Amino acid sequence: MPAHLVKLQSAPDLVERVHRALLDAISDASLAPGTRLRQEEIAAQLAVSRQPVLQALRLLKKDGFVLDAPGRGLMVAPLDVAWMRNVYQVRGALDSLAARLAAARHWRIDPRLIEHGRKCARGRNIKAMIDADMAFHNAIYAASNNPLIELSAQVHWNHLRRVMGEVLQSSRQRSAVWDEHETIALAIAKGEADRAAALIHQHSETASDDLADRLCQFLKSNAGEAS
Amino acid sequence: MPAHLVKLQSAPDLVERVHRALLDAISDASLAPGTRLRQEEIAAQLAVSRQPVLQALRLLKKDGFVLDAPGRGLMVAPLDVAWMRNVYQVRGALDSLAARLAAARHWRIDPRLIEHGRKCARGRNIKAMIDADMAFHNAIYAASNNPLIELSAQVHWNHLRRVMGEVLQSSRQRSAVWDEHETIALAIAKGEADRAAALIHQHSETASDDLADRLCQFLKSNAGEAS
DNA sequence: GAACCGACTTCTGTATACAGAGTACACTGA
DNA sequence: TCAGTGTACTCTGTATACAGAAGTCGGTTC
Repeated sequence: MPAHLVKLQSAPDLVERVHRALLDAISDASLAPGTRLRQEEIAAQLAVSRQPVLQALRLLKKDGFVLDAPGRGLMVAPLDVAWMRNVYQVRGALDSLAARLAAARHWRIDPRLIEHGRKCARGRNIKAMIDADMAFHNAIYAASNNPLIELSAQVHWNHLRRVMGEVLQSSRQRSAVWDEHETIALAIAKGEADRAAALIHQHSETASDDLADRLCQFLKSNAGEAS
Repeated sequence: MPAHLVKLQSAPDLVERVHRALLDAISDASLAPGTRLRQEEIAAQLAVSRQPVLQALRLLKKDGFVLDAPGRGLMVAPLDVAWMRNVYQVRGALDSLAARLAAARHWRIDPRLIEHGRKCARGRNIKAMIDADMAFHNAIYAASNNPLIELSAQVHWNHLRRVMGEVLQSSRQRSAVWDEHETIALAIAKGEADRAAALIHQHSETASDDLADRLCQFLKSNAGEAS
């Protein structure tokens, strides 16, 4: 009788939800870098006990989103150019690998992703732009048939999301990005593994340099006004 | 006055220690794959309460060392060829990146690592062999000047350590491995980034194929005797 | 007036207590 | 004998309680 009952994925527990809530807040900067985090405060805001908060914070700490504050407790990790470059390097390596594997399978990335990305690039919604960007890259990870890549990359993307959200206030010529994306997708579909890997690597480096510049300026101007 | 007082790293808390203990036990297979994990049992063995155990297990789960058991609770993740290949792919990408960066700095890997590795390869101590192997690769990560690489790779190494420990009972010609290591170190020192990256990538693929074969056989023979 | 010492406050980490979910087993009826 | 149902038990996740560490502030002394 039970034809196709979708197995209901176990409801995410409180730790999961707190983790998600905090990660979102940190990623979109509604929890500003440097903010001191008190368990009790967070627990009260989310209407849970300190226990799940404690665990969620530990997970975030493991991924580098929160750091030990000098004095006591934890703080939201400040934005840091060197760290950002490190993240980009690793993500670039993962992207190259994923592109290579996807190309080996001649995977055809859904062209609607690119279409949608272009549309977002023309708009003014920063979050939508970032989401479209992530969606494209996630499609490559999925195409690689190695779930571990997506898992690792997801963490890195959240780090980058923070920087992007803070810095990409002025929408520069994002359409260039989507030209690159299209070229990459084409190379993958054609099975040109080396070329796809090289392209996406280049793509990542360009983005890294660009973002690093902007972040530098952002931090500098912020340091000025903070004094 | 305080010339060079080493910063005393904050004493690891219980969660940290439990995490370490479990990870070690899983990695060296004293906790066999498939073993069901009960919080209370672990807590009793380590003479702590369930709380730190709970948190440690969550961390392990995040890294894929333990899985949700079908019925209830958690179990040590079983060894799995596909998973192992995925891990190797990602680690290979990280190794290539690290080698490339290290080469850009013309880093000279401590030759004693290789020397020591060769000595271990001649011996019969599997654990020492694996440790020497890890030490060499860790040196490259450190030479890359990107701490994120080492951080990610560490997790992968623990996965591989499990497989190696289970499978490398017969010490095959491990000296070949150290010839490769030596070549890689040389390329890095000479600053040949592309070559170093290619070499270590090849090195990783060879190891992956070899280990996958052995794991396959191991699992097959084990399935036989388990029936 | 400045520096040092001590008590108070605050916050974290660990232990214990509690409630809910899910399984296993036994009992009943066909 | 087997299927089905109900109950009891086990184990997890969450809340609360407790103890210790570390910072802050005020008082005292030089």
